[in-house]
Parts: sequence; C-alpha cells; structure tokens
Amino acid sequence: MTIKDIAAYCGVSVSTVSRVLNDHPDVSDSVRTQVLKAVEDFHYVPNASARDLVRTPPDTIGLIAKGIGNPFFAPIIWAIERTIKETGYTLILTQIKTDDDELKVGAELARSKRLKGLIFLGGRFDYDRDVREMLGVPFVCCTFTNQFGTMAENAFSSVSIDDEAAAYEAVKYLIDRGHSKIAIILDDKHDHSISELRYRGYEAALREAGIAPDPTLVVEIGSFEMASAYDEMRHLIDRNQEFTAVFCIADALALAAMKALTDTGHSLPDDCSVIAIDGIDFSVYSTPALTTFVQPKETLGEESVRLLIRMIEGKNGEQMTVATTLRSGGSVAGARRVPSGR
Amino acid sequence: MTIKDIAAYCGVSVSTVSRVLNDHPDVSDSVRTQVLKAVEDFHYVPNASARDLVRTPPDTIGLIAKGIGNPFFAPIIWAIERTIKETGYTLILTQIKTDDDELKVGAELARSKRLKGLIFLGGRFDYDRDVREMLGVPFVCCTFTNQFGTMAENAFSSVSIDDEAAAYEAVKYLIDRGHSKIAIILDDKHDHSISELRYRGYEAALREAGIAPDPTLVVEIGSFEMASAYDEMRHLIDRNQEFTAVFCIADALALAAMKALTDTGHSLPDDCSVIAIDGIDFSVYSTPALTTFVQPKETLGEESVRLLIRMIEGKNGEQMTVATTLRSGGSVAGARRVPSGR
DNA sequence: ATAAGAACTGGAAACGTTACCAGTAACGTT
DNA sequence: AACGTTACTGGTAACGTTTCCAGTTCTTAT
Repeated sequence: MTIKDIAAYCGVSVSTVSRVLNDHPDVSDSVRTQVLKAVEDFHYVPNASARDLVRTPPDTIGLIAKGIGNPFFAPIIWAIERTIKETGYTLILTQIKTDDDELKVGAELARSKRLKGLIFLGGRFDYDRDVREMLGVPFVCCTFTNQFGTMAENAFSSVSIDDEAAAYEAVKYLIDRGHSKIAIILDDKHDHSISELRYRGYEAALREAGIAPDPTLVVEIGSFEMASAYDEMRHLIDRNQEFTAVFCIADALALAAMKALTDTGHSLPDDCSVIAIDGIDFSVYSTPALTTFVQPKETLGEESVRLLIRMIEGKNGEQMTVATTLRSGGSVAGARRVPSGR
Repeated sequence: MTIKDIAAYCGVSVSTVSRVLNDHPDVSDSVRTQVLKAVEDFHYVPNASARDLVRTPPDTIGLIAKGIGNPFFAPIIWAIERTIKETGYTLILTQIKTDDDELKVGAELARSKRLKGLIFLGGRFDYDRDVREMLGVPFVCCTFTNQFGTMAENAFSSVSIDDEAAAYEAVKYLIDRGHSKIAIILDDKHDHSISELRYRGYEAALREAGIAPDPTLVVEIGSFEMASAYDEMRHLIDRNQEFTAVFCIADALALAAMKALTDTGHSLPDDCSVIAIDGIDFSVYSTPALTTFVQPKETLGEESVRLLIRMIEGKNGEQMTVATTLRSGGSVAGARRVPSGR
C-alpha cells in the first residue's frame, strides 16, 4: 500500500495525494475528503524512510541513555521528551548498556538518521578532542561533564551538578554532626565517572576536617547494583569495622546499604547514619526516609535541550552547573560512641 | 557526505562502495581497504532512510511501552531486547504515556516503519475485533491479555500472569493467616485494566472465605503514583478504619503504603500486614522486605518475542499464562486483635 | 471580451541507497 | 587459438516520497 495505490484508487495523481497528506493548500475539498477517506479505509500510512529521504529532515535530536528503567533517569527522560516536543523538534530514544560506548552509538545514529544534535544521559567523563568531529553534530552531556577529557569547553555543552561539591557537602553534613568514621559506597574509585568525582568530594571533606581517609572504609562494588551494595555492606559490617555513618554515591545503593544495616540489627539512624546523592522517589518511602542531595531532574532535562538547541543554532557550547537541594529524611543522626560492630 | 562522494573520492563507482559497505565479495582488496579508509576518514555512515527504502526491510519489531522508567518494566524490556537481538530481528522502542493510545501509536509505527510485528508492554484489556486489521501486523500483549475485549483468541498473542488468580492467592495468603479486615490499594476498580482484574481476585478470595467485601477498605488512587498511594493510605488510617492487612496491586504502591503505616506509628508487620504483586528490586530492600508475588520478568519478555515470531511465521496467536512465585519478605504476620487505628 | 490572477492538478526530478545486469580483464583449459 | 571461468567493476533501475514547474480551468476585474 503506497501513495500510488491511493492515487490510483482515487483517480488522482500522487502529487495530489501527497498534498492532502501534508496539509498543503491548493487541493479541492471534494478531492481532499475523498483521499482522506481512502487513506482511512486502507489504513495507509506514508513510508517513513521514503519521506525522510526526500524532505528536509525533520529536526530530530537523539537521546542516548545509559539504561532506561533507572528510576533516577526516568523523570529526566520525560522532561527531555516534553521540552523537545515543545520546541518543535522530534526525539529518537536509544538505550544502551552501561558498558556500551555511547560515542560509537551516537556517531552512527547522528549520521545515519541525520540528527541535528545528541544528548547523552549518563556517560563517561573523558571525551577526547576528536569526539566533536567524530560525532559531527553538537551534543550535550546530561548529568555529567567532561572533567577528565581534553575537549575544548566550547565544543560541547553539559548540564550537571557539581558532583565533587555535592559529595563534599554530603560528607561535611555528616562531619558537622560529629561523625568521623565515615564509610563510602561507590562503583569504582578510578573509573573516570561520577564515582571518582564523588569520591574526591568525600576525601576532600575528610581531609578538610583533619580526618585521614581510611581505605578500609571505602567500599567499591563492581557493578552498580543494589545486590552488590547490600553484599558489600554486609561484608563491611562483618569485618567489625568501626564507622558511624555511610555516604553512598547514589540513592539506590543507599537503600540497599540501609537494608544491610537493619538486617544486622542496627537501628537507623542511631547506630549508623546514611546519606546519599540523587533523590529518587523510592528513597522518600524508606524507613527512615533517606537524607539525600536531590538533583533537579526537571531542570537537568530542560536545560539539556535548551543548550543543545542553542548550539544547533550556532552558539558555542557551555557548561552549566545546577544546584542540588538537601532533602532531609531521617537517616542521619549525630554520632554516638562505639556505634558500629554488631 | 553520501556514497557518491566516497565513490568519487576513491575514483570508483557507487556500486563498488556499496559492495564494500555491505561486505559483498567481488571487490579487490586494494579497493576495499581504500574505500574503508575513506569511509573512516570522512566518518561516513550510510543514510538509514535510503537504505531502508530500497532493501528488503530488516526484520524489525516494535516495542511500545507504557512508561519506561518503571522499575517493573525495565528487566522485561532488557529481556525483550536481548531475545530480539538473538533471533536476528531488530528492535525499535517507543515509550508512551499511560493515557496515550498504544493502538494508534502502534498502527502508525507498524506501517510507517514497515514493522514485522508489535509488542505492547502494559496496555488496555479491551481491544476490539478490528484491532488486528487496524494494526496490520501480528502483535503480542506483554503483561496483559484481552480479558474485556472482543478479539478472537487466535488473532493475537499474549503473555501474562493470571492477574485475578494472583490477587486471589495474595489475599488468600492473608486470610489463611487470620486476616479478615483486608484493605486494597488500586488504581481504579473499573478501568478495564490490571487494577480491575486484581480487584476481582481480591473480592473472590474474600467471598470464598465468607467475608463481605467492605467498600470503605477499597482505596482507589487516581493515578499510579507512590505519592497518591501514600496519601490515600494516610487517609484510610486517619479514618480510624479497622483493618489488619493491606493488599496492594503493585509493589511500588505497597512501599508507599508501608511508609504511611510506619509514619503513623504502626509497626510492621505486627500492626498491619502488607502484600503485593509484581516483585521489583526495591521491594527486597524495604524493611520489612515486602512479601509479594513475583512476576517472571525474564520469561515474560522472552516468551513475548517467541510468540510474536511464531505469529510472524504464520502460526496462530496464543494466550500464555505464566506463574508467579511468592517471595516472602517479612511484611506479613498473623492477624491480631484491634490492630489498626492510631 | 479579455487579461490577469487564483485555484487546482499532473508530470517528473530528486533524495541516497541497493541489486541486478552487463561488461572487461586476466587466467587457465582444451 | 579459441573458449569458458573467475574476479572484479560500472551503469542504472528501482524503492516511496516530496516538491518544483508547468499546465489547465475558473474567477474576477477591467
């Protein structure tokens, strides 16, 4: 079923059918309704490939997300989607696994779909100088920036929190309440990603307070999974290590860690305080609710789109930092004496 | 940058370039490497539209998900993605809002992208007779089936749990432990969706046990959101209604309800038992862990693809029911006397 | 009554690719 | 020496649209 079939059936030319399909003027009402009816009857829908091939491509933006289904990303994705629609662009969404290379996927997508721009949601922090040329279109990093890379500042845009500062704040929040034995749960200390930055903030806060970072309190879980966080937390507890608080680099990990603590008979927050960064819905409903530095997800999404469009319009890229807001649950208390162990 | 440019640059014909691009034989090594180099240098990627237009379309399957970012859907989506890839098909993923019409989106997508089949993840239960013709391609309903519709059984496939039975089991599980004042939290009792079916199971279990369903214990939240579940649960508690257990039609709602209970000074599970259906990761890490009937998400995804491909190959549609498994957390206890109120 | 425009319509080129069909050159076989 | 293979290559028709250009008819103003 092609436009030709419709045209033949209605006894008009393809041009005419195309015109009614695209709401062009210059077609008589009688023909218009007749064609519309045929289209309806035959469930005809224009072939997207042919259409895209010939017309100036609709302004489309690609969104490459490292794992949708992540409750932290979900609201960001919706915000991006909404904003893109509002600005008249269209969106094409691709999800990739954590260890897939977003740049490769992005480069392919951008060229094969003639994208106007790309948004990376979650990604590495070490893009090289040639990335911009490799992608061929402007792009923005959402929730992260290029802290470890060599790209020129104006070659791309980014919207993110200051991860190091947020981690610093979180740990300082604990220190201010008397904690000094503070464990951290993270992905990997040296992976050039969020994990590393938040680790730096952790370390900075400790050092500033004159506390020597204790490597035995650094819990590196291999993969970002609640189960790993739970297991590693259990190990830490089993080791009878002394600590009065835990800083988790993500809410999801914190929830798992809290469970490990309560499962081992600790009561929260008195036996151990927990703090995190991200702010997902679920952490509002834990008991105690998780104290966490909430990322402004709407803003992250909206600004990503805005900055991308600015670049598409020829402006230079810019790095934008958005603020987190503290959401106090009840998971942090003042430090007590010998609080850990079993 | 088109294939012509590459051809011209290399001093060969477009046919030749096309051949190396598609790994056809019959092209000399020298030319091949030269072309490959040019492709690399210019970051050339074939235009997807043109390619799709002319070649027998790659076998693609569309997945239309009602809200990605739903932690329950995420593992299903991954399973679908993996299985589709394994079978040599390619996937195109679209997310829609809860109140968007999946059929309309599906019909458009199927024809404009020449899909071989569709998978609906989450959706209505009342597809009419004409849906099959409207879509034009075989389709399968994942996580739901057509309980309220008029479609012929062999016109489509579905993979789902028996929602009514699962709800029945869950409520019976409570009744068996002495509960009789059992509240239910659901979306809507008459929305022709999962909510309605699970409500039926709830009612059936009560009636079978000789308990008259108490309308004041039926909590309908307008939209599927944790905040609503929390608020409505608070209202129920405030009304000083007597109940010893709550059945939630989804894990996420249960977690919110549990929070409402603990926030009002109830201790779980002694003051109130909570049970649900779905089985998401987060509900393992609540305290107490949620007792829930877990849906086999991997199976749901895999079988959806399998059944769809069978249909694409000309077989009739079939309805498949998969079993849930009880995951006991600690959120259910035996009933006590006067357990609710404040 | 005629010119000028408006309203409508069809023909055909173009979009970037693939795949078929021919064609050439080199190389063994008979 | 003629022939059939094999290895490679180029030309070109399609794929299903949109859009430009050129009509044709119909109004309307002169």
